[in-house]
Amino acid sequence: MAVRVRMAPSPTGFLHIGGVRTFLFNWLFARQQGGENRLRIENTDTTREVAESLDQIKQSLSWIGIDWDGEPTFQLDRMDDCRKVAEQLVAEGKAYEDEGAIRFRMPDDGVTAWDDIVRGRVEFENANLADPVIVRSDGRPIYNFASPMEDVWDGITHVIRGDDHISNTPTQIQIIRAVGGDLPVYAHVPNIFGEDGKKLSKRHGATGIDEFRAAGYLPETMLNFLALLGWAPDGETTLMNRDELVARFSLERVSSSPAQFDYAKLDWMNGVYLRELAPDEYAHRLVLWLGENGYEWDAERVARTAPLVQEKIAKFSEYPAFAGFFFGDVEPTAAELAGGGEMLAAADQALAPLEPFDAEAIEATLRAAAEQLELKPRQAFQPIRVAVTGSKVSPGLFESIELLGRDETLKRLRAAAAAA
RNA sequence: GGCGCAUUCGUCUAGUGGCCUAGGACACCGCCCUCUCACGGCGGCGGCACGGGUUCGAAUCCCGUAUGCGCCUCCA
Repeated sequence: MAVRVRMAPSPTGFLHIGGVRTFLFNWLFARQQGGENRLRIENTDTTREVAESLDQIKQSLSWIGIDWDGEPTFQLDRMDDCRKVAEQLVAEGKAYEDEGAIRFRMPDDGVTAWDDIVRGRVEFENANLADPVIVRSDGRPIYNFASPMEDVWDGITHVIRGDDHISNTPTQIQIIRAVGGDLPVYAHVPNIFGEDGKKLSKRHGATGIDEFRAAGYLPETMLNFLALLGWAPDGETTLMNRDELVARFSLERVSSSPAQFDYAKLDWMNGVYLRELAPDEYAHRLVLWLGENGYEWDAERVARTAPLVQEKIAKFSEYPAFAGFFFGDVEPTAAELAGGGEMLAAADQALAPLEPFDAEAIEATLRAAAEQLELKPRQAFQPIRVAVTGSKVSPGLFESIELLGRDETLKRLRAAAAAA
């Protein structure tokens, strides 16, 4: 039987990183098995806004590279079908009315068990399981009823979901049995925790997939990083692209214990992917990111600075602070310039007549000037860096000066000399 | 409280009874490279939660304890 799985986000629009990781496992499994990956919006609560959040969800999933087969379906659309099944169950004595609601009759003894791909055998004593409400007194079915019914109707073969659903599973299994449906294979994947071992939440930093996008992480980074949270192909490999991930993924190797989200490792990995990009592709993505995040800087100029920063920043959000001096005035403080007056003047003199005004010539003449003042390179160049870039940390000095141009460089040098 | 699940370096993990003197990666520390930062290179620190078993032999199997997490809604 062909594999068919489903991703079931809550219709809030906000895609939590933990949820995305679960969807990713669904997607990887489906793609590797040559199966189908469906998108299903599970909402039985009519008060939530669904339509616009669906667009948001689709966009977020697309960004990271997770796709789905067919049109998304809505739990809401099958409420009538659920009600009919519930009535049938009542007629068969498998469910009963209780104060206007309908409860499903769970077995009183024995165990409900399944072989979970991630957990192994899981068993629940039926005696401990209460009869769940499946249809509210206002006629709306409950998630715990609608979800397994949809799995049956959609022919879902593997239910891959968060482990917070483990305790729902025996109930859902009994419901599926009661309606004569085929049981899917279950795989309950663990949660993702924050760096304090608690559930990942706002105070840990970014938690929504869109926030990572806004912070300047690449989708290929997120894909790779998320896949490695709770799964590893072996003990060595950490860098894998989309195709490798699909080729090597296996549910059997998903860990059953929760993983903590390590932002430092994410930064490292993003740096790796950033550096791997071809220079023009890097420039292109940087320009797009800046545009998306409200920086109206000249695209061509941004593109020319790109090679100077590609090896130096781990995510695009560092760019404005790191390279903003190319796009606006700088205001170095006297303290930062301390003791550099002599070298600033020498640099001014050396650069004013320099031809050609390129990085190589700039470096040569500034080194000569430093030597004359008997300054070590580091001592000589720091005040110039501060004067020109407004910071003690910057892209390569000589390349930056070339790009900035003679006029602007001299202007900044003189302003700094006056302030020093 | 009941039920369920989990527990290997700080973090992500490899490990499925002898290949383990527990391997890799991130982080951290040191050195090298160097105009700052970063990259890169080299080296280092660091772990099987605890206690009992089983076995010639256990990170690996069993039991207990501890800790953490999830669920216990006419939420999803």
